Amino acid sequence: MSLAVTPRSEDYSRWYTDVVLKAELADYSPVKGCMVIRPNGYAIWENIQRILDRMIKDTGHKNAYFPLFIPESFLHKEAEHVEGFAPECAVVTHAGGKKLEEPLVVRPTSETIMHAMFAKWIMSYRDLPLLLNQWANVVRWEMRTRLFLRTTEFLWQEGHTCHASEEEAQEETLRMLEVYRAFAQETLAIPVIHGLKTDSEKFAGAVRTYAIEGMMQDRKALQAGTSHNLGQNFAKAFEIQYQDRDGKMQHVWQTSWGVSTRLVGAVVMVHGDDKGLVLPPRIAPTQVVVVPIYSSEADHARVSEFAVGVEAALRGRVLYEIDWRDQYKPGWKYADWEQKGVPLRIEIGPRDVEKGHVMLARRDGGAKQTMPVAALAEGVPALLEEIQASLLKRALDFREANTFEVDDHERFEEIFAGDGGFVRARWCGGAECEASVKERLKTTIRVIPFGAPDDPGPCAACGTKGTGPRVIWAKAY
RNA sequence: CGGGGCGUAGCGCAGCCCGGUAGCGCACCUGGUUCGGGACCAGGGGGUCGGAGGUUCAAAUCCUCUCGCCCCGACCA
Repeated sequence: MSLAVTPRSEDYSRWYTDVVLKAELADYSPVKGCMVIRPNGYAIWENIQRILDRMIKDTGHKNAYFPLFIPESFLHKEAEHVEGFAPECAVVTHAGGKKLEEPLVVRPTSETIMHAMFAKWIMSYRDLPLLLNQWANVVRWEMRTRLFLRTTEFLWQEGHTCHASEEEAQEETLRMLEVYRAFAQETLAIPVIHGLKTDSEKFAGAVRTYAIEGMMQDRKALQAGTSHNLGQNFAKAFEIQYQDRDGKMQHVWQTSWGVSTRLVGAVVMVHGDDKGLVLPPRIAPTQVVVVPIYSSEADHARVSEFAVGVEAALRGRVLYEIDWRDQYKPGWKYADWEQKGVPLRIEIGPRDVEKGHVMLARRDGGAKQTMPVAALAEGVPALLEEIQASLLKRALDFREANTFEVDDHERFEEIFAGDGGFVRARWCGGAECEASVKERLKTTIRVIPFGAPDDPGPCAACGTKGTGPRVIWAKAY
C-alpha cells in the first residue's frame, strides 16, 4: 500500500477512491458494480441509521420490513414508474431449479410492493395516516458505479406514507425533507440547499419531488436525500381507498422519501483532505484516539499509568481508542489515524506525564494544544463540538464562495465551461431549455430553492422571459 | 454499449519488444537497535505469471480465443 492519497488538485475522482479505500470504508467486491462496506464504513452508516432512525420515529413513523422480491406485474401498474425503473431492474426468472411462472423483480424501491399491502390494510379514514419506514437494501443496475455514490446494490431508508388529504401529504413531504436538511447539517456537518426538483428530475411516478443538495469540494452537487409527493398516482394504480366520514370511497394521498449510503460518500467528499478522511465527531465511530509515546521500559510504565487517568476522564463521555500497537512509531500512528478521519488525537508522552497534561491535535486542521488531565472530561467533548461546528462552517464558506448569482448568458456558459459551482439564475421554466443546457454543459437544475422570491426576467440559459424564482444550476454526481 | 488502460506474491509494479533459473518496493515472520510526524540493520516465508488452446527442445514473454477489473462517455439515490 502506498502511503499517501492522490492530492485533490491532481485528480479529484482518484482522491475520492483513494480515501475510501485507504480509510478502509469499503472495497470492490467480486461482483461488478457492488461494494463491500468494511467495518470502518459500516460503523459510520450505523451511526447515521441510529440518529436518523430516532428522528424518523420522533416524527411518528414506525419501522417495518417488506420483501426483496416484487412480482414483475406490480411494477407495471403505474405507467411512469415502470418507465423509470424497468431498465435498471434485476429480474429473477428461475428459482428452485425451475422457471418461475411470473418473474420477480429485485426491488429498486418498494413503492409497489408496499402499496399492494396498503390497499389491503386501509379501509377507513380511521386507518390514516399510515406512516411507515423501512431500512433495506435495493438494487439498481446502473451503467457506471462509484463506491458509495452509486453502486448496484445500496443500503437506504425508505419512508412510505398514506394520508387522507392532499394538504396532509404535502405537509408530510416537506416535514421529512426538513428532517433530512437538519440531519445533513447538524449531524453530517453538510450544508444543503433544499427545494423542489424540476419535472425532468422528479421521481418516476411522483407529482413533485423535493431534494437536499450539497456542494462537494470539486464544486459539483450531490443529491443527498429526496422526498416525494406521490399524489394519488399510486393510490389509483393500486386501488388504495378508504371510506371517509361521509361514507364515500376516496383514494389516499401518498408520500415517499429516502436517504442512502451515498451519504457516506458525501461526508468523504465534503470534509476530506489530502491526508485522507475527516469525520464530523457526531458520526465518527472513534472520536478520539490516544497515542502513547515511550521508548524505555520505564517511560512505558509511566505513560501507561498516566493513561489510566486519561481514560477515566474520557470513558462514557466520548468514543475513544488507545493505540498501544507496539510495532508502529508514533508518527506512523498519527498518519494512520488521520487517514481514517478520527476527529481528535491525544498524545501522551514522558514530557506530558511530567507536566500532568496531554497534547491535543485536531484533525480539521486546527493547531495542537495542551490540556491538563483534570480538564479533559469537560474539555474534550467541548472541543469535539467545536470541531463539528467548524467543519460545517468551513463547508458553508466553501459553498458560498462558489455560488454565483448570474444574469448574463456569457457568464453562465463561462462558469460551467470552467471551474463550475452553484449558479443562481433565472430560468424560463422550459424543459427543452433545461435539456439543451444538460446536453451542452452537462449541467442541470438541482433545485428550485425554498424561500427564494419570484424574480422575473430573461432566462440565463436561453434568454426567454421567465416568471418563477431563481434556480440552482450545477454539475452533479 | 462505444473509447482507453490493465491482469505477474497480500498491495503497488518491473520483466514481455529480442523465448532459456520469476524479480523489486511496501506489507508479513524472526532477532536486535529504535520510538514527540509514516525508523533502521540482519535474516526469512510467500507465485497454477487471469483462464483455455496453439507454436517451440523450451512460453510470463510469440499467436488465437476467452474471462475479469479500472478509467472516460450515454442512464441515475
